[in-house]
Amino acid sequence: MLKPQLQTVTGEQTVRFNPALRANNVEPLLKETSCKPCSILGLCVHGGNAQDPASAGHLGEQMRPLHKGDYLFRQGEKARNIYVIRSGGVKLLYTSQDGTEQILNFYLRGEILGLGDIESGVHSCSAIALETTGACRLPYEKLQSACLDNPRLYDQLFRIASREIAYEHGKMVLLGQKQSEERFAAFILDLAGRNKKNGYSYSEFNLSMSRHDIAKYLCLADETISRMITKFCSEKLLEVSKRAIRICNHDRLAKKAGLLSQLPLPAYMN
Amino acid sequence: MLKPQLQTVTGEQTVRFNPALRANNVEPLLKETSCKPCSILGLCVHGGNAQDPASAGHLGEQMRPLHKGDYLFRQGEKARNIYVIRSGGVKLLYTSQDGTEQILNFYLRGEILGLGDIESGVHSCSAIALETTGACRLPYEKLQSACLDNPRLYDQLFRIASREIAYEHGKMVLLGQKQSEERFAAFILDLAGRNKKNGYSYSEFNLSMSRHDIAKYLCLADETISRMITKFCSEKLLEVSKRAIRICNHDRLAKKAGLLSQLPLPAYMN
DNA sequence: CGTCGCCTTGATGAACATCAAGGAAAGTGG
DNA sequence: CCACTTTCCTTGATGTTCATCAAGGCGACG
Repeated sequence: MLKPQLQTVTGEQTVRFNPALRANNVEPLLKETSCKPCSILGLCVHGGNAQDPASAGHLGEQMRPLHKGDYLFRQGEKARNIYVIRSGGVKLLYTSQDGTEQILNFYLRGEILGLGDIESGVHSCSAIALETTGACRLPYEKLQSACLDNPRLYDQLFRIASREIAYEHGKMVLLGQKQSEERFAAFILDLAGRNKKNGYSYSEFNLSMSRHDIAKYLCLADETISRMITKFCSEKLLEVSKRAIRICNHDRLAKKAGLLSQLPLPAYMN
Repeated sequence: MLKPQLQTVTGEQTVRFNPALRANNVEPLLKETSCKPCSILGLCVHGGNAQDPASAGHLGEQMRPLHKGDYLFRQGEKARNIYVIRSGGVKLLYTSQDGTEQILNFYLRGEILGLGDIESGVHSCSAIALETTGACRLPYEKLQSACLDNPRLYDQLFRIASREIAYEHGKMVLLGQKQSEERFAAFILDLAGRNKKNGYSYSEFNLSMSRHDIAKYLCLADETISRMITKFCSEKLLEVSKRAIRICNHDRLAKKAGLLSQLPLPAYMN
């Protein structure tokens, strides 16, 4: 059995620039000084193009750390910002009147959320910390004025939104066409890919979310997730101990996830 | 029984400016001359702000009419444009390796598609005309350079993307939480709202898509759609004859759709 | 008139939700 | 440190929704 890992996420560590990784991300644009707090993200990563006069100033505002269960924002509140996750992660939760929950997304270290609520001006979901989480708030208004000086920054922003739409499409296919086993397999692979993108292990990591969260994300019952885990373990695809996961057989897992189609489900293929 | 309507869509008709409608759309920005072909959309509707020096030139390119079943673009092709539907409508179809289909969205008169594929540069889905359809192609590259002169145009574009994300979230909740009856009811109401937005009747219109398409959109079987229609008709919620639909009892339909939550599923509430 | 596409209706079956019970770990308060 | 509760997870038994299978109707079109 696998013993739970201590995967401490050091929020302030220097992130080395990785060209291969960069190809999949939007290009960094803001200069190092301009948005130090969110030093992770494509949007405002360190080491941006120095000859680019992106004198955008200090756009972002680093927030005080959130603890597990804290709200980054709440469903129904006014939405004026986008957020960058610097460390930890959040779940995007929609709660309907009758109390049923759906998790629309998880946003982990280096990812951006809140794009979908800018146009309506209201948060349609809550964002809740999965663990201790550092985030950075970027008022859209400030971003706008920064973009007046530097329209290419808007291109960035649009591309991030574009990517999010593609991701949603992939998820829609996953939920619409695939059954529980394939959904869960794809989910694990997605997490693994995102973990790797952050410089961590692809095959071994800790889930930052509960089984319940996974279930609500994949539109399944909690029990179904449990059964999937048991099943995958007995099939030697995974080793799982509490929230620690090891992928034992990537190929068979990918086959289960049905990711062999020539056309990638956008965000599950990195 | 309802007799099928002849709802001819006159693509070139003058669209009167409606402030109430405008509030829900993005603001028009381009001047009348700049993008005449796509005279419908928020993005380039006639009557934009005249003092705005949006000398963007003729961005769009009107395409020759598509007939039912024609492709606007194909899954796997390079994606360099966004498209505006001037009349008619298309379905966005994802086909997986094993041949199963999923319809990710319908885009009707006045709506924009293709945003999600810009960042990856590849069309992850095909867009297929539901009926005779006029569309306008906007090369993203041209849009970009136009935006250099007029960054506010990028704001538009971003807001459209933002809205699309919100719409996807709503759909996700619909598919994840609701069962067949609620899905179908929400779908009908969504169509009704979009029909109204175009200046047509809210309560009486023609479906431009087949039962099969609806089924694939709502992630249900064709037969289930049939049964829903029969059921709703017998409950006096709808009158349906072939593809002609009349909404007889909006309130009860909305109740079935579960749209009473204080927080709107974004695009189903207009 | 026959064929085809599209739709409807009924019968059966499967996947997954729900219900129910219990275990293990972590926090809580004494 | 130990009872106690609570949370999270697992496992088994039953039930429900919807998919699938099968057949036939109806209009369109050649």
